Amino acid sequence: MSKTKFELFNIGIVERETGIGKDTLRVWEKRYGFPLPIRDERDDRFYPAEQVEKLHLIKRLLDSGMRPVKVVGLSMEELKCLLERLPQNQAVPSDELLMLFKLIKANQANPLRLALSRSMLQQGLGDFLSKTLTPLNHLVGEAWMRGEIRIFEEHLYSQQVTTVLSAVIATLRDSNGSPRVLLTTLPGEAHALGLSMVEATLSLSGAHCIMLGVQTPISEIVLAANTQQVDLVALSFSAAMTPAQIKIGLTKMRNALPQEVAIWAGGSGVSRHLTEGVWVVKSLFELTEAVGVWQAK
Amino acid sequence: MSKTKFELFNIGIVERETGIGKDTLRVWEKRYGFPLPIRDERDDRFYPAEQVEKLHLIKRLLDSGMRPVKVVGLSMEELKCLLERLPQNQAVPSDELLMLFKLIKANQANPLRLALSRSMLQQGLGDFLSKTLTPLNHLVGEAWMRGEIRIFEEHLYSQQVTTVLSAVIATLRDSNGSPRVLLTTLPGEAHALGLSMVEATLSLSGAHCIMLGVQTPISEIVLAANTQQVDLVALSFSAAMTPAQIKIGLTKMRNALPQEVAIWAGGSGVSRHLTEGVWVVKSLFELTEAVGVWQAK
DNA sequence: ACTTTTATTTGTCCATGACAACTTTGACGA
DNA sequence: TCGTCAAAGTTGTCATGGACAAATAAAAGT
Repeated sequence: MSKTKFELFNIGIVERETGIGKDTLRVWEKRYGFPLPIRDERDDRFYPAEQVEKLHLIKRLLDSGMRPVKVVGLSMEELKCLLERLPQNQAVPSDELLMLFKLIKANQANPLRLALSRSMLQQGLGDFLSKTLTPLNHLVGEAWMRGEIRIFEEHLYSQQVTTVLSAVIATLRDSNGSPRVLLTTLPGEAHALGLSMVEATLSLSGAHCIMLGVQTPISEIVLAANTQQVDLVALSFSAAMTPAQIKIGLTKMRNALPQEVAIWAGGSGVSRHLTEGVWVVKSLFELTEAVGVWQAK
Repeated sequence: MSKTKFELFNIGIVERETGIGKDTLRVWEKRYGFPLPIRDERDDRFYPAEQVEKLHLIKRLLDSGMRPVKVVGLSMEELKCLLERLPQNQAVPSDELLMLFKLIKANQANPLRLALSRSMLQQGLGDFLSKTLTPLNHLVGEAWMRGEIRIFEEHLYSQQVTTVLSAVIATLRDSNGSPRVLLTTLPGEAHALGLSMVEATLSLSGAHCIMLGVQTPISEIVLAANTQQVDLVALSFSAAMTPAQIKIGLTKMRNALPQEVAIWAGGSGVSRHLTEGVWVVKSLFELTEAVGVWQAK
């Protein structure tokens, strides 16, 4: 039984699967000759699974700074070659990090969760977050960029970290804490892991966290900030959103929120950008310090 | 200081905020004369906040079965009038459900979480899931449709349920359980609550759950199913995805997975649709029964 | 070597048109 | 009055081709 006829994806599904917009897919086809889907009788595009797979690789290279003209249209071999040559983090990971990383690559979900918990209890939560989890995230992110880790392995990893963190956050919850912080991401940003790490850090510092989950519309964040009487709104951005989108979102947030509510933005996507009235948090350590300053005054 | 200039959204942001595609927004404008955004000097559409708000109401009406020609283009008053007339659930909610519902409407996150935990421990997990959480979800869903509950309130509610459930799931985790189940949603389906409820139900029945979180590409689900040696894949669908999208996704999944791996699909979005080789789970009770049957053989 | 100007790249937007899938309406006979 | 089936209308999504601002790279000037 041939399975090829089932491995065709129309442009809408490809957009959802790869995160590359329909317009972009069509314009790439015209400019670079890839992807070049087959057409049905109505001239609709149908992408074979191989091309979708290749689009995933291309997306990774673009996310790590390459330009479309250099990567769209290359062969599978050339793409893989490029992925392997991506700039590596110089710092040599500790033995513990390597051990955790191996568990991730081996898809050992339960041993991984145990190891994470053990690591957290040995180091304490603060050090675990900044000295283990943050570098491990980088390691995973880079490996993912190079194609050494599959999406589902990354999902599996996120899930175990989330499980471990949510257990510890539950024990730290303090409804009388200060400052009162609303945590969420803007529409389009689905990455929840960074948010959980921020919640853990803030909770550890004695803040009162109100977690809204991911993808809250801007107007709703404003409403929530009002009814929950928060002192600040914490937003997390991964590399999934473009700098332009982030900037627009932050500007809208700043203008929609009352002046006395602060906005703290963090995550890899927000690295060097700055918007008037929005404080960019560069690390969890900075975050802890800032909470201390806030509480002192 | 006028704030109007900051309350303009371009078509891309409106698509992300409302979940209504760009093509659809443009074609509505032509056909029904709404939304009618202002244009900048380059003829790009910019939607005022009021129109985005109205689009949210319209989306709700469409999701509850209305047709665009009847709702797109109505005035704010007419929309609200329609929302209030939506078919109510006939069953009278119990006092306990009403109490929980009031806490949700009052944005009392902590009291809500406590009440949920108490309810769970009093009833037992199974009854809590099917007799409290499921009807409460319906109540919240309907109230949301009628506009009585804001998006952020729904987020707040989801978050508390997730917190309560993840704590109990952690205590039930059994890596030797059977069947081995992979849990996730397809790309485009971001609702995680149903998935958590399924995980809780399966865990309670003694299954071994491997949670992948939401939005896993089809090819990755297949890979994960192979490496984790699962017996079945459980997929959850909310009303957010259209029946057509669900059908395509399920067909692709069925053809991509080996025959011996079963597919169980559940959630409000999947109600009466059926695909060859995919079992549609209609309730958590049915789910428990099915696991029992599986374990018996 | 550093700044400024020019050229190229790139994603997103626009208009218009088409059509399959779905829903409603209307005609017809039992 | 009711169910059935065909015709008519509705709706989301896809297509083409063109445009342009923002971002990036290349070139020129100091």
